[in-house]
Amino acid sequence: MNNSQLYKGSLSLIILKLLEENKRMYGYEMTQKVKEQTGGELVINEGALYPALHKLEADGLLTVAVEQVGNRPRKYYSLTEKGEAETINRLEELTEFVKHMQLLLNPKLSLG
Amino acid sequence: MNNSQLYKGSLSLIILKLLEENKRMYGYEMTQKVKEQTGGELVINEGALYPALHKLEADGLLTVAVEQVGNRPRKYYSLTEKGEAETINRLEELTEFVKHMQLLLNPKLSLG
DNA sequence: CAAATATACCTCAGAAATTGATATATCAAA
DNA sequence: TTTGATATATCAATTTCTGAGGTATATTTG
Repeated sequence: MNNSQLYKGSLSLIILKLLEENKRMYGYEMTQKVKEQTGGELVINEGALYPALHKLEADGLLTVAVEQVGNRPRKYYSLTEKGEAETINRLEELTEFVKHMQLLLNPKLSLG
Repeated sequence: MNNSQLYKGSLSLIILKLLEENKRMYGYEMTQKVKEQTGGELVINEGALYPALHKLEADGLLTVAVEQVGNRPRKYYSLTEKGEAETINRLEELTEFVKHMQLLLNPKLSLG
């Protein structure tokens, strides 16, 4: 994530949301998907991604299944039930937050 | 700020924006203003506020004027020119970021 | 075929920001 | 007179990210 000081803490939500839509993804795939979907403007740093994945797993929001692809192992992550519920909660939290920011910064932010 | 993991890093922008609108404010006033403008839903933690104010000051974005009110000193903060420019930049950055989050999380976020 | 690039995982030191606790002190109102 | 609001501030611990580095396989291209 190259967007400096602000916006910290949104990475885990991005991961959760990606998995909500795609069911099964591996880390590298996530970095590429985000790059692609934002026209290369949002780049996930792997030094942030892997620790975040491990934390989400430790928190019981993700499960991992290792698969051998060709000669190398690949770790597919999926949401647990807890993870699905948490994703919904965090999206609501974000919506709330945007609403609050809108109240404070008025001009440009609104809900669709 | 009690709104958990996400949304870190937005505090300094909130401060800048408050000062853009109000010219002169002191710390405690900011916490009350934010509480008021968000119906009590966004609460600025003073343990975050004061370090943030000091950092913005150290970065040359704010100036301070101490005034004696009754028996106690009060610190009024204002934007410097640099601070005004920075406020505009950071608001643009936020707009960009919301745009990117919108691309990733699709459903509920949009620009006004 | 060799070299470069892409894929794919990972860790770690240091930086930055926040939480939650704690401290101090004034002042108004019950 | 003591509670609660006003007003400032610091600090340890925690979380999170950046930027760098490390390992290894697979594919493309000159």
